[in-house]
Amino acid sequence: MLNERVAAVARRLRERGYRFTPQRMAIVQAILESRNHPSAEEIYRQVSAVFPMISLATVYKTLEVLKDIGEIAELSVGGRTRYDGNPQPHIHLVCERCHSVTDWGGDMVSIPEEVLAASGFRSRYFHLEVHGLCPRCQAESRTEDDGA
Amino acid sequence: MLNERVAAVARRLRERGYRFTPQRMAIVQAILESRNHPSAEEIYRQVSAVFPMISLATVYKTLEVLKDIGEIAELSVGGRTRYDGNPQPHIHLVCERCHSVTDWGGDMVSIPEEVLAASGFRSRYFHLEVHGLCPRCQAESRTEDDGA
DNA sequence: CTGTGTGCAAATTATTTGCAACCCT
DNA sequence: AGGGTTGCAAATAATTTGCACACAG
Repeated sequence: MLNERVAAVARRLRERGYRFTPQRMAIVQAILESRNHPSAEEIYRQVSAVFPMISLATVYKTLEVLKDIGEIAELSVGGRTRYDGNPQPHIHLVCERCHSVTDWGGDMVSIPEEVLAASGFRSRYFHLEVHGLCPRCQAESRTEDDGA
Repeated sequence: MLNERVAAVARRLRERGYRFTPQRMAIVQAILESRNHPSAEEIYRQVSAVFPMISLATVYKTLEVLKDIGEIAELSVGGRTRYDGNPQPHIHLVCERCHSVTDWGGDMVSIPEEVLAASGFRSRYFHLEVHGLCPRCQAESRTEDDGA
């Protein structure tokens, strides 16, 4: 449930000495409700519907705080910075055509273990991105090929 | 050998109707010689040593061309855009402390196959980033803990 | 010649910072 | 009162674009 996540974020914010303001609630909800790994700008537009006076600076500052407490993750995909309401490592399917970023719910793979064993690198987390065409864009490509 | 790679890039550029200019050669060399997955700015500084008159705009334009012909890859790691002279998929070890990006030479894993089977996504390539501490920064952390 | 490439300067875009007013505790 | 928070405006960074000149094919 989204409300549980929101409540969890609120709790964590307060634990860490931050406040949970209406603006922050709206920002958290915008991120969690979006299927799209939204950019700061997109979050801003979304939240503006509820708080017309909110500023982009507030959005950025809040994103910084949410990253700090580990409740969201920052992604940079194709030069665009985006935010992910799920801070757990998982796989992202990145569509090269429509630029959608979809989560893959399957088990996270354990490859890094072997990588790290040999490299001397100490891993904290990893991020696997698969680039290609999402099902929708595959369909559109086919349609276009037929049509044109 | 680096010269072979440079020659290959030159060939590919011409095949695609682009010219291979001294500036472009210097840019390609700067990328290939760097162990560091350099940013545009870093490439610019490096090339400036040889061509003091080169402009950042030229660097950006050339990077665009090199991406277009598939001879380099663009990376965005922690909000910074960087360039990789190896366009083949491979693993990047990203140090959270010194921000170095190291290639991991091991076999590229085959996980994505299973991911794709179920998702309907058609993959072109994937990118695995492992975040953590490189061996050098691990050592420094230990030293600091002892010292301070 | 003709078109591509280069360098400069200006324009955009994205993100950060300084600061005064505000609100919660 | 005190400290975190907000919104605005200005400052920074990063990247792109327009344009005139240079140069290669």
